[in-house]
Amino acid sequence: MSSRRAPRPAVATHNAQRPSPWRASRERLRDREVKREAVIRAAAHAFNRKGYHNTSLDDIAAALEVTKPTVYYYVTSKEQLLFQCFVAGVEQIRAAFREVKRLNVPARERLKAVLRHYGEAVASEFGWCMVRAEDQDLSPAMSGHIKALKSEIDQGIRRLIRDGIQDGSILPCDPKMTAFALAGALNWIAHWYRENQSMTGAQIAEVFVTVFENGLRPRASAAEGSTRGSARRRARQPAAALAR
Amino acid sequence: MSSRRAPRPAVATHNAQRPSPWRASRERLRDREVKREAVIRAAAHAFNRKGYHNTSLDDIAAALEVTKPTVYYYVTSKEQLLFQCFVAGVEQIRAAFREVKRLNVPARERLKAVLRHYGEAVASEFGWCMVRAEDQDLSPAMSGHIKALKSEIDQGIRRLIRDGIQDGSILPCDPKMTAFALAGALNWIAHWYRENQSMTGAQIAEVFVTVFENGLRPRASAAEGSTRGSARRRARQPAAALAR
DNA sequence: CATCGATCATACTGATGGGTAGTAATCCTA
DNA sequence: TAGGATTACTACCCATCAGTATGATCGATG
Repeated sequence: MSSRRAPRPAVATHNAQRPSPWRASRERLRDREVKREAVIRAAAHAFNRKGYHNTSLDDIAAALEVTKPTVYYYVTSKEQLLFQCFVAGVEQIRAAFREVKRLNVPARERLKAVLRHYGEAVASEFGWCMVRAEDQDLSPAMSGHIKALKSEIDQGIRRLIRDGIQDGSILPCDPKMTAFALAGALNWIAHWYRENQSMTGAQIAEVFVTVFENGLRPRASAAEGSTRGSARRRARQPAAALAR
Repeated sequence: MSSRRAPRPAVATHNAQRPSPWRASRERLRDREVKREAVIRAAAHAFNRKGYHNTSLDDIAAALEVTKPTVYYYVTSKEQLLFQCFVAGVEQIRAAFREVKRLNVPARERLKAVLRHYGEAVASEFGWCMVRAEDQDLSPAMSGHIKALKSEIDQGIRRLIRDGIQDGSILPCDPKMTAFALAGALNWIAHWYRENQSMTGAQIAEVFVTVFENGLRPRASAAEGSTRGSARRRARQPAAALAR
């Protein structure tokens, strides 16, 4: 009941995916910024796998094949590390909003584009930090920054929903609650998605967006896409499969 | 940067909502089960507010106006405490599935009923524990139990979706991904919902279910419910509101 | 080659918090 | 009211871990 944390790898095994810039060449590298980013990335990776509280700075240092003071040479605190990971993830979403502003299509299409990027970001390496970083783990100042960024995104989604209702491309609904539902479904991807799974983040986001768009209830208009004509077959019958 | 945890209340202030069974009467109470449940509930409340790792057993004991060894008299470890909270929450959802089995309506209606209860459970006091308890915080044994329970619920939702596609009450879709989307949106409620908010858990679940059912795209059939006739107004126009 | 500044490791501190040993108070029963 | 069982508290142990003091090492530069 004490050794639930995975034994820290003695020399960072199978980490070949992104080799440490330190051990890349035998000598120390000059590039401070490269190394700083490597620290952030290693932290995100570790948080992603073991959670914030179960990751020690020694773990992160070990993954980079350096020691803890070296990590502290590039960041000021563990908290700041988490914050940096968060920002890295959120920035992807903010970029999506900026990009979409230029599109000249109904708001529902713009919303879909944003949600696709959103899903990709959440499935990325920084997804965990974006989504599972809790206010309680951070100082009030950091927490405030994060809340502001999250709120910006939330408000952006709500606005797209409102615009969509305006231009008729989205069914009238409560923008706030609908934004919560959409963002929640996408955020949750970070809880179950692991890399080298069958689907990429983009593919998942695509499927989700389609579900949101169409809804569960079959549509009356038969001339819709290729949804296998004979829906509504056996409707209203007491389902046979229920008994078991 | 050290005192980010809220100062523990000296004598458990404003906890009148559910008074400690210890201090209820001046003498000790006999009822072991009542007190055990009070410990679980206090833990859930604390986890809910401050997170698992930021809650010490001293905190929980203080909330009950007892000391740490007293808490250990009723539970064997902090981990087990989290597990109990989890089970308490999940049981509500399992009950919903059992209840719904008796309904003789299309699968979409049964799914809706389950999701309503699901949303209520997630918005309840145990929502946090159900949803945010991470595998990494638990021993492999506990983690296994929890995964099994979660999987049972997941499979139940997928089955309802499949049944709905069968009986024509649900639009053909990928049951797995759709279940992830629905459960994710509802799970996320635990991240933002706080009690004494304007809406109850049931109301939120109701709104969410409606969104899922209808989808975002306006429906062609105008004879649907009371969705304010003139949707599709201004459709396909480059939205005027876009410029700003 | 001497020196300076940047970079990194060894070895520590201080605090937190899960968990426990031993004991005291209380209750129930006879 | 004696005495065992139950229930609770005081005081402690010890592992973990964020963060740091200090000094070694390396590369560049003159």
